[in-house]
This record gives sequence, structure tokens and C-alpha cells, in this order.
Amino acid sequence: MRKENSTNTLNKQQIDRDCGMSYTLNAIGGRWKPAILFRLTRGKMRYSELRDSIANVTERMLVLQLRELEKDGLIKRIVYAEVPPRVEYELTDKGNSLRPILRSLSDWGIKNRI
Amino acid sequence: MRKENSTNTLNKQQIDRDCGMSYTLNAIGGRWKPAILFRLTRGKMRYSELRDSIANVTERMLVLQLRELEKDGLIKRIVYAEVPPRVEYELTDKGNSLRPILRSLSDWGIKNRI
DNA sequence: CGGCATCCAGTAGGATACTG
DNA sequence: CAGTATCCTACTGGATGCCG
Repeated sequence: MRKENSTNTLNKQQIDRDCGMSYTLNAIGGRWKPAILFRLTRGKMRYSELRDSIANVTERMLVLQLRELEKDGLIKRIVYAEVPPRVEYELTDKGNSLRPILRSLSDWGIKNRI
Repeated sequence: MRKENSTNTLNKQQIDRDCGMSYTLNAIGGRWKPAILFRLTRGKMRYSELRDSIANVTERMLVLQLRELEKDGLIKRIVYAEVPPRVEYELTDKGNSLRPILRSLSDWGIKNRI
């Protein structure tokens, strides 16, 4: 840990920028979060639909990432009191506001990977 | 590992999307990469300037993340044959093309963190 | 059906000291 | 000035099995 730059007048704005980006990347940056979010932009989905549409994900990881997305307020978990049980996930307004960002991340990646 | 969904006609596009997002998030998603990239959007910077403007980063982590950004073709490392040595970093064209994405990530984060 | 519990491996990231 | 080298921790993600 070194001394911080106290003379750079742009520092506070930069820190805001850093924090903003960190917050966003933390919200969407999990191993399976982009896949989940992108599928939900097409509409409500059941747990089993998500599980079957995302290749190679384990149930443990799927649930963990769903819980984080829920905690961060990006998705809503809807439990139907039925037998057999049914659970659906859908984007919240906050989650929906990510749409353009998800698209641009995807577009940039498709264009720039070799 | 479970069976994959072979009936979903959207699957190939989804996989492209997933890969695109993963590629982008991998490129910019390191602990210090956003901070580095954002500073370089303001122009060329020396190693010591980066180090001093990013609070709490260790030299080891700074160098590691710079090397990855360089390997991914987002930044260029310019060594001047002087004594004392001088090294500057600047965005490549590929790095510059990230500007709008970095901005939207930052803006979304600033708006949505509590 | 939609999970949770347990255990485990790999790696991202960090502290500290040293160098061409 | 601009890095390496070494060692270490913690967290992410994975395999497997059980449950309401």
C-alpha cells in the first residue's frame, strides 16, 4: 500500500468511475451471470429451462449465481405453490436496464475475438 | 455435465452471445483493468503515473494486469531507451473501441449502486 | 421439480523483499 | 524508474450426493 495521489484534481471523478465500473462488473461478472441474464432478456424462464439451455453449468453454480442476481435486484424469483413445484425467474426493471450494456458487451466480443 | 438442449433453435445464437460476452468480460474484467483502461482513455501515461493514481494497487498486480491488457491487444507498451528508463502505456485502436462500453458500465454503476 | 450440503481444486489476487 | 521473485490466502467454481 503506497501513498495516494493527492494532487490529481481528477481523482475523485476517477474514483467514482472506478467504483461505478466495479459495481457493474461485480453485478454481471460472474461465471454464468451473463448467460442467465441474456436468456432472461427473452422473457420469463423456469429453473429447469435455464439449466437445460446453459451448457455445462452445474446446478450448484446456477443456483449460486441466481441467488446473487436476485440479491442484487437484477432478477425476480417467482415460486408457484403447486405440486410439483414450479419456480420462474424474470428480469426486474433494474435488470432490464442492463439490456443495452449486455448487447454492447456481446457485440464487442463477437467483433473482436479472433 | 448434463445433456444439452438440442431442440432450442435459438441455441447457436445464444452461444455466440455467451461467448461474446465472456470474451469481453474476460478482457476488461480483472480487478484493476477497468481503472487502468479508464485512466488511459484520458491519454498516454507512464507506469509510475498509473501506479500513483490507482489507490491500493500493488506493483505486482499492476504489472500483471498491464501484461494481460497488452497481450489482449488493448494497450500498447512503449519503452524509451533512456536513463533513467521510461515506459508509457496507451490504448490501441482496439482499446479505444471500448470507450463507449466503459462509459456505459460506469454510468450504470453510478446510477444503480445504493 | 428445484433445490441444498459437503468436500475439493485451481487460480486470482495480495504482502513483502529484491533488481537491471 | 520500472519492474521481478517468492510465498501465501481466499475465493470462485466444480463433483457428487441428498432432500422437501
